[in-house]
Amino acid sequence: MNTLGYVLLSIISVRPYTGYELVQIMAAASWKAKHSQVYPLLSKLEQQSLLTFEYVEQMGKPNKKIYSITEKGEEALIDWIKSDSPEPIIRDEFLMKIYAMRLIDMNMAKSLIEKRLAIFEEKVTSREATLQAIEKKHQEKIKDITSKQFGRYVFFKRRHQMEKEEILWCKWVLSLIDDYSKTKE
Amino acid sequence: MNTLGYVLLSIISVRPYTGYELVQIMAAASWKAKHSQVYPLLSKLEQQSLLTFEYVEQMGKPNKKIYSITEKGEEALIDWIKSDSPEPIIRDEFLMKIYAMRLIDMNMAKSLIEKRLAIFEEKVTSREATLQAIEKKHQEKIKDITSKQFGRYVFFKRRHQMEKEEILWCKWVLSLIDDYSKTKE
DNA sequence: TCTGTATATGTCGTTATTTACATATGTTTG
DNA sequence: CAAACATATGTAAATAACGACATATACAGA
Repeated sequence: MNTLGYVLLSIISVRPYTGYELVQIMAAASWKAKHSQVYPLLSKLEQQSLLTFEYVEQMGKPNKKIYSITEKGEEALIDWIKSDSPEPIIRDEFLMKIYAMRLIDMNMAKSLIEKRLAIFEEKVTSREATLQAIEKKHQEKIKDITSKQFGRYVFFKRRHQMEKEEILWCKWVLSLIDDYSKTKE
Repeated sequence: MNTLGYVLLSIISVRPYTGYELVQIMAAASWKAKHSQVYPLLSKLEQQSLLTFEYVEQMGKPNKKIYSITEKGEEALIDWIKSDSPEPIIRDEFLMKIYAMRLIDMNMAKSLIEKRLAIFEEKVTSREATLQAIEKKHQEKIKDITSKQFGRYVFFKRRHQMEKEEILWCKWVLSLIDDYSKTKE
């Protein structure tokens, strides 16, 4: 079994989801995976009896498969959780571009950073809505570390924190550019 | 040309490096790539005249190839920098495990988080050493956004910030676990 | 009315990435 | 004194991931 498989088990362990929903959740979690990778993997996990699915026929919408974790799946998941984790891999093209940012002109650089800032400000806004929804709906459960909401809550809290820091960093870099511009005047 | 190729160009644009060094820098940048991917790609970039290399024979150590960026390479790099950046992908297994953390016992969970905390505390320490070295060596240049040090400096500042936040988050989650334990007593 | 978007799942060919194999020498640590 | 680690580059096979193709329905907006 591969890592993505465990990631899927991890999410489904909280509650049943369709492949379509899983793709969206993973995108929100910054662990982006395309549906072309997710659907075949869900099938495979189902064949290995780590997942089961319920086929739901819908009207006006395409039919769907709602996947749930099995006991065997939960056991596999637990073993994975207990195992050593490799260090995170962050593929952030924007930040790598910053590394050689001097090569483009200052106004272009500023506008690229402002764009990044805007993207992350929107992320933070929608993240805060999600977090507040969890806090409202599960106010007691999120303090109960044994509840299904706990892991999800602290996970998205981390993402929220990260996004807020990105905004601060963008503003800091923009201020450095402005300071430099002033010395050149 | 693929993304990794541009990432290599970006780093080499600051100063010439060997493939071996690039693998290490990328690991420090959290954009991990294996040498088996880096070496063939450097060859390819050299064949495309985006890079050149100097073959340096060493005594007591294996010989090495020091790659420098060409004008054509810099032009390609600039085009990439100006292009839209996809959103960052973060493959963080530990955090995904947190999502289903309730499945393991509390002490195990605590020790996993403490381990994460220790790893990031070490990261922060070595990161601070690197940043202080840059600040000392290039004190004036890091405020000059046109200098080669600027991009590298603000890049690693972001990583540093991120790692410090990870530590705070770990401590927060540990405190939530402790609070919960107390209510159970 | 046409276009785009959301819902929903799937396959297939290509590309990216990892793991393992391969080699060579000096230094450090137990 | 042996084993592990650092330096340094490379290839080959296997796996993971992406982009494009494919299908079907409903709804919103231009």
